[in-house]
Amino acid sequence: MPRKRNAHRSPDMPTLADVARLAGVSEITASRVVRAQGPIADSTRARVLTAIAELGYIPNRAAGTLASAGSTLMSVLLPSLSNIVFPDVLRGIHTALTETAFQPVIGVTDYDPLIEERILVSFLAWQPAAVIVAGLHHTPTARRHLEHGRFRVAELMDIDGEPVDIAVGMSHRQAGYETGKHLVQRGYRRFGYARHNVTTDDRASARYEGLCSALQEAGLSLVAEHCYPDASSTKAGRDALAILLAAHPDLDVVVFPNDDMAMGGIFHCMYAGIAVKEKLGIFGFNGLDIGQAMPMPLSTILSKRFLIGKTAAEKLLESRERPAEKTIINTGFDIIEGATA
Amino acid sequence: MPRKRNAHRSPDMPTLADVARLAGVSEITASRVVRAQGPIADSTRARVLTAIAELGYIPNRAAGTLASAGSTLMSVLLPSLSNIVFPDVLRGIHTALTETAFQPVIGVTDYDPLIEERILVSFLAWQPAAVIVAGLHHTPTARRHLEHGRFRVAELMDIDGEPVDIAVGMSHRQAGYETGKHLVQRGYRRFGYARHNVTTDDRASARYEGLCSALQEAGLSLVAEHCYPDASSTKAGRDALAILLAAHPDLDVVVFPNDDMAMGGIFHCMYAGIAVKEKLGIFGFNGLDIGQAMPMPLSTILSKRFLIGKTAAEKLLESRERPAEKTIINTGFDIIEGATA
DNA sequence: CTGTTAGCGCATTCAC
DNA sequence: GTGAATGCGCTAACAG
Repeated sequence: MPRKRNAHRSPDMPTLADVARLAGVSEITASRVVRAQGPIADSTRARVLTAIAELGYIPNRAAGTLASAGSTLMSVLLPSLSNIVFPDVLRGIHTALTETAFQPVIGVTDYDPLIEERILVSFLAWQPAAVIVAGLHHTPTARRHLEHGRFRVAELMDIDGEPVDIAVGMSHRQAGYETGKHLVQRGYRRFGYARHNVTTDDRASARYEGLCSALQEAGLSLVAEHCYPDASSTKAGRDALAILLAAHPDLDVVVFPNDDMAMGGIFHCMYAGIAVKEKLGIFGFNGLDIGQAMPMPLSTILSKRFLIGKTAAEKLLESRERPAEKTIINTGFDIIEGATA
Repeated sequence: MPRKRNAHRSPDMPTLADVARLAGVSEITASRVVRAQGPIADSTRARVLTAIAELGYIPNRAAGTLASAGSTLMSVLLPSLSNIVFPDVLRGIHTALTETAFQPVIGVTDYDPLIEERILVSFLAWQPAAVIVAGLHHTPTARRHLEHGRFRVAELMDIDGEPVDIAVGMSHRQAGYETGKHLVQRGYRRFGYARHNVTTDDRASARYEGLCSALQEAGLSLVAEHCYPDASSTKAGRDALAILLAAHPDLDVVVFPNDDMAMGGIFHCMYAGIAVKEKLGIFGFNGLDIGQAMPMPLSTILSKRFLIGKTAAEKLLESRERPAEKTIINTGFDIIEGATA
């Protein structure tokens, strides 16, 4: 005696077969209606749609994926969510995916390539249509998977390197360089730099290098730097600036790896009665709203996070097949003059 | 002649069958090794593991889900990612899920119950093991799905209501109430309130009501309120306060629906030369780091976003079956005295 | 501890 | 425009 169908699952989840039976058509016809694919007579479509509504049918994507060897998932691997930059990128991705059948699946790597690799593999188990990762630097294994998979790949934020498929972002090296040039031009000479401890944030490192090379071209170099022994935060910036100034009271400008820390720097100046800009220039990176809402808007660089996410997702949707040649999209950046440097 | 296996897919993706063949065992044995389930001889396990490594085998979760009627996905539906609150919740969820087989799938509802319903349905198509949503208020359809599905459900942030399965959060009504009591006790009498335009942010509304009822108990009421016609932001807070004060220069305290806007209020005071606290109290909500890093730390309420996310995910993992009785977990909140009220 | 059998729910292929 | 047959890759249920 054959075991009962659906023996080990809930009996009340209607399947395509139920829909087909109720509508008096074959499964494949019902399937075509669900997917809005292939020629269907209007009357047939109507009957199937009615049956779907009546049963409250929800298609089983696992079955669909298995049968068609391709899912509607887009894997998104981001270094962090605490840093508002990445939620912004995500919003961009979401915006591009609204009204499409695709759904993002998010993973957080904590800036650790090994974690990235681990999450990537677990995501690939879902046969994603596309994978979005941050940066161009991955473990060899991860890179191999990205190169050989049957899915599109977008590498975000950074364009200083060779992408697997598509890269969307800006040159962080250039941003650092332009920061240096801009500040030198404004008369600053004694530079300080306050970093934080995320050693694998390649973008911050690239900006740092760009800054140094701009200084070098001007016959200058960093007078002092301090590495805050913890993750980036406003408090980190505040404390780091206090320490920097204690050792080097003669600095005339301090560059921060991001706006959060730069805000902390400004808070220290407020606290210590230091005239920002006249006595000490403060420069950030990202162009967050909060910095621009201050009485003296933060001098910084506007990175286009939302645009990066949106552009990447849109590009990925253009074709399921990986094109022969790689694409690099430079979303650029803007210097925000502000009032703090 | 039978069609070639894998006719319509890439030929080079190894399957369990390949692993089993290479290891000289049956598919089910290989499957047991992959899932670390059931008794397996060490030597067998080793052979299978070797085969897996050699082939670079990645299990197909779509097939696994289909065969076992249950996925390892956890659907997470959040109102927004711009509001740092929700990334914090997500981090908590991620933390609880690390080292488990579960993966979060994120959707963003924009505070719109209809969008929530739409995304929920599309997520249910993946047979998630659990669903996390924000708040206790959903469309009737969404609520029906949540109630009748074969998955666990956690409703986050808010506990003022009847959950489907688990609720984790705090009473926002009470938070508003305590805010009012606290400020009255500190001598404030002429209250202003600066809201923003997200009408469906039930939590903010609940806090507003709690505040009003505390004032009423003290024989007071809001002197003025202003609704900023745009989404919440620091700039919104700054502008809203300017408008409020222009019409009501005699306010002695202004409550904001969140810290971002409260920071804007402080920036307006700095700009306009208003002595914060002595001349005008400023009170926020959330307890963001940046507010506490200011020279005068923001007076606010600490909501425990990370804890909410972490607790919810942990609870959901405790059992796959929905228990008979509903659970409500109150993570509470702390009043941060700060220096701005 | 290991294997055999029988599907999970859907989409592809080809025929009509 | 519609349908029948077939199998995607994996796992539940039992038997040994």
